[in-house]
Amino acid sequence: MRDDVKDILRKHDLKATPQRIMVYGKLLELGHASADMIYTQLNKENPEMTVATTYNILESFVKAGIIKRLFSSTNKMFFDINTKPHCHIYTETGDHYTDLFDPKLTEIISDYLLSKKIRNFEIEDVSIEIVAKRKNEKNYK
Amino acid sequence: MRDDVKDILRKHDLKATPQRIMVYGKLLELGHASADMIYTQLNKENPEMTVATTYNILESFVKAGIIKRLFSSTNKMFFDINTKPHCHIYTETGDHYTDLFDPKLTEIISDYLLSKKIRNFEIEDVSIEIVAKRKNEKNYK
DNA sequence: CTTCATGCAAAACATTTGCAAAAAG
DNA sequence: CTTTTTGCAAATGTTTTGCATGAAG
Repeated sequence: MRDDVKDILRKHDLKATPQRIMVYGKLLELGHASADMIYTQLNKENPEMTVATTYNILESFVKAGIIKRLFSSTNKMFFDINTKPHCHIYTETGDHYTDLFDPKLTEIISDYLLSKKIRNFEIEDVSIEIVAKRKNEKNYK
Repeated sequence: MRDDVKDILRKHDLKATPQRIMVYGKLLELGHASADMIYTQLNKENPEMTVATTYNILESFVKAGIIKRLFSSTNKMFFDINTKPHCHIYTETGDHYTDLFDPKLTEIISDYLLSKKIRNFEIEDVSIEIVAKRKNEKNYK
């Protein structure tokens, strides 16, 4: 698994440093996380991990296209290990994303947007965030 | 128009202070803006306008439901004067939103999401951000 | 009057910078 | 070896706090 990560990094012209492997591994573990969360957790496990490095690495990963920067309504940077198109269910508190893989919805939207060219803009990506609140356990069956 | 704003505020149990009227008016003028932009512009026009008050007011407006907090990939707070469902075209730089009122797309998505209840979540709002780059003038007809 | 909003200055966060030292390929 | 990347500490920028003063209803 460590080696798989190394391969992914090298395939994208990123030197496989231990710090990069840690960051990628952590995001693999968490799925979605803020830069801050990633830094805090890694630093606890390995005190030489620094803030600046964490941010550098995340930026380099986004540039390389191996992770995605998320839209958020907080003022923190969030990232997603999954780069394929999918929707998110976003809790009111803004600190948690749940993936919603719904090929049909994704298809409906991309077909529609592609069919309808938007004058003067070239679409690069579409982000769909569903703001929702978790129902309490009693209420669902 | 000043009076219209007063009415909107009072209808939502917000005291119609001059500062609130200014903030609402500015967002009406700009459509979308960051907290920081609103503060900076208002403070230039009226030096007694303060940062804390600007943030307080924006927060109270969101709570009252008369403006919406936007999703963004920068780490700044952005707001939208328009609370009706619509999509945004979001430029790469993240500092500018263009409204895309597309009743059909909005309808497609909300119909789909409503028809398909998501186990365990109650949908409150859906936000669609289309990341795009502006084509240069020469390339569009 | 009473309650709620504002202004101020300081604190708290999150993110970025610049640069020397260290490590990857 | 050469080129990147890391670590550090300080700087930047944005948002939040606490509390006394002032204004709205």
